[in-house]
Amino acid sequence: MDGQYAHIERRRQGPKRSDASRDAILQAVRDELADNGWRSFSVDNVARRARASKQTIYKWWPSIGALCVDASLCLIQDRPVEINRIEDHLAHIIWPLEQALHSTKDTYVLRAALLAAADDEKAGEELRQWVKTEIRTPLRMVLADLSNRKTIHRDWDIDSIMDALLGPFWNRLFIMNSPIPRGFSAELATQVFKKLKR
Amino acid sequence: MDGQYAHIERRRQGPKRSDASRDAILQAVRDELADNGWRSFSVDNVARRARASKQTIYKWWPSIGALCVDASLCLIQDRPVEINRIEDHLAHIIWPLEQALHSTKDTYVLRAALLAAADDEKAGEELRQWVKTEIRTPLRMVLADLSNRKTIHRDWDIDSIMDALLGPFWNRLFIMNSPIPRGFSAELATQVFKKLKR
Amino acid sequence: MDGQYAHIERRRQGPKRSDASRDAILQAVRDELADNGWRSFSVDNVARRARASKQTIYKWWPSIGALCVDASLCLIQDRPVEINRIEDHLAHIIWPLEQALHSTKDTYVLRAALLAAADDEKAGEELRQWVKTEIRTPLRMVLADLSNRKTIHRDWDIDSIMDALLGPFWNRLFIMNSPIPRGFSAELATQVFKKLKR
Amino acid sequence: MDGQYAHIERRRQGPKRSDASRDAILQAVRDELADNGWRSFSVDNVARRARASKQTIYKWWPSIGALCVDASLCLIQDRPVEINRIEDHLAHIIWPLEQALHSTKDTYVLRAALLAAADDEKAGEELRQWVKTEIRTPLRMVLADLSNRKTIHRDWDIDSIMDALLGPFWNRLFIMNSPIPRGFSAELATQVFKKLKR
DNA sequence: TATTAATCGAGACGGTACGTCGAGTCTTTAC
DNA sequence: GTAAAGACTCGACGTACCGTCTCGATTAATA
Repeated sequence: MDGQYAHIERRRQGPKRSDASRDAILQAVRDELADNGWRSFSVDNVARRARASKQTIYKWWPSIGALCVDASLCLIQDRPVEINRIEDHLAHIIWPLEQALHSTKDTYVLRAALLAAADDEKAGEELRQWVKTEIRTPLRMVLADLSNRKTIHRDWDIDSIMDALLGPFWNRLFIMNSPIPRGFSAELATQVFKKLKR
Repeated sequence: MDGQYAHIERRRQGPKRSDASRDAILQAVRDELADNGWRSFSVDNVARRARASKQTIYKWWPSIGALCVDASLCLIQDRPVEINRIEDHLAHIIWPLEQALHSTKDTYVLRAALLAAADDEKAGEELRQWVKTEIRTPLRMVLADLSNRKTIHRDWDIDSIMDALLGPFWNRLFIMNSPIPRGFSAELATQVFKKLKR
Repeated sequence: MDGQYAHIERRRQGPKRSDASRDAILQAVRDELADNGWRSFSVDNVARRARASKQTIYKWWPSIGALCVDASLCLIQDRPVEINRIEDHLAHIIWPLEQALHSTKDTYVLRAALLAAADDEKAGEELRQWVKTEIRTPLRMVLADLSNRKTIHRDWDIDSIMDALLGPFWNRLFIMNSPIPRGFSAELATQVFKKLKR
Repeated sequence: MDGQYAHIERRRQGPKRSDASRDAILQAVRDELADNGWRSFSVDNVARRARASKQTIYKWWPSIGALCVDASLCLIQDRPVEINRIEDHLAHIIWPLEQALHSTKDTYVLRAALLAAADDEKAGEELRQWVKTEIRTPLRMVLADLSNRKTIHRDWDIDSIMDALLGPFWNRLFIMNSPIPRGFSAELATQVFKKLKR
């Protein structure tokens, strides 16, 4: 059971930060969130599971929520997507989110991490930073390119488009507790594209 | 300061449930959520503020999250809206949500209550029941009417439309922590209507 | 199980104190003390067991400890004892106490009641009143008679003699938690008598 | 000293038990018992007074009664006593108890602690262990010496003698709520000695 | 090579809150 | 008027975590 937490077999302890310890903590966070959710998440349990000291956790992360966000957002990894139509450029940006939410375990982890972020200022900043680099910036580039090529109107509002692309995920994840079907991101992208097409 | 909690000056309670106590608790929940948010929300503080016993709280509400949802959703009250265009029938349904989110205090309260619901099964059920009666059913009636009158296509999916109408609120409320501008719900309704128009 | 609490079959409820209710409460106190001891004794449990209202209990007894003493001391009933020797007159006074402490259940009840009395001023007064009428006064009469008949010295101190006759019971009951053997009171009486004999 | 098996006895990692905390708790227990008695004794109050955490109290003492016994029995300290007569050897053993009960404050504390012990199995064991080492064993040594020197009969029963020496204290402390006069232990010792003298 | 300093595990500590239980007060309803 | 039933406030229970701290062990960089 504990074997998955790699650093346990390690002997090194010294004046350099232990990557093994870091990895074990992040993995333990994900496992705890998947098993128990955000409500009964506790630093003590993470430390016990990772065979790490609470001190080590508090030393390297500014808040518990930030730790959760840090541990979880890596689940939304860049994934290859086939691009056949113009609107697939939009879909490509939110496709990793759909992918992550197809996994039940990852769904639990992400929901918990996003709740943590909504509850904790530092974690919120970390989340918004992620949104900026992973969603907003790529989205802006795609939209700028399309409008430059006169494929879409020029008067788009990036925040409204993000609302339209991301919001439906949150409505299912937080409010309705209903699953994300396959093709969800493609459908969203299509609708947004229709709205923008000249 | 405590004078606002009416039941304090009220005559002693009897063997039937005390409405005064109930109201004081719900008001205290709202005040606590507005003042301290969900993170540092505690039953002890609510009980202290409402001059109520924790036992009374636990007796009448199945979970803390459910108490928060119960206390908060009344903030999204039915409000009059001028109906000039066809799409205003859609806007009318989410207009109360926008209205509530124009108030900073109510925004805190609602965010906290929705977080509580996302974290707690019983509270989630209570929230979804509210969505069903306040959003889904009215929305279905409006859409059915419009499609009967051949104003919109007949092949609408109610869940996707709810995603499009509600999701943007959650993206600003939970994720981006950005304000809801005036006219937000009208804009959403317009976009959805365009998509559905034959 | 509940059948033993007589008042349950009763119908009369009116402007006279219900003896059936009183008896049911006293019996329930004894049963509770026997089953759960003084530590986890509670008025709620007594009321539930006796199918009585807490209000009735608080109405008729000045304190919970007093209720326990009231309920329990009747277990130390006057019992016949053969009187062959002069010292048996002393033994006769404490013999009912020994008798009660030969019963395991009654031992629990009495220990609990005496603890209650040690902890509660009103119950303590009730206990001391009982000691006065059941122990001190009879003892003084016996001793006065014996000293008048010049069987014992005249300079006895009633309190020290009570210490010598009762104290050993308490040492076994409260401190050592050891049993009271048969003949315990007779042995105590013999020793006291030896000390007093001229 | 650094033998090859040294690692077996290697000391535990981490902080050591705080003596300051321990002492503050024990003092707070004595103060609480003196001020409020056993009836309204509470762990919360002890923790508040000692500026200690309840967790710390529950960690180091098996039960609340045991904590009271632990905090209180040290009040019965060994005290010098002049030994002029043979029976003073007996008096010497219970003299510290009399001394403690001359102090009003210590009387409250000890009564409460002994009540706690009578009510709680673990505390009772702790008390009986104290009786064994502080009363029973010394008493046995004195009695054995006296009977070896043919000063007293050989057929003494140690438990009965303890009853005679300790019981009178309990009768005054728990039942009669009457004071312990000076010379009480000497008088008890004299009576017991008379009874044993050959 | 020995010393220093950063790091880690373990976990004790003062606190705050949890969810439950009981005390004692009060009100309603039934007889 | 008395009693059963039970809702209410208050406060304590024993447990769980939080975030801080200290202790002893380990190891890399410095002296």
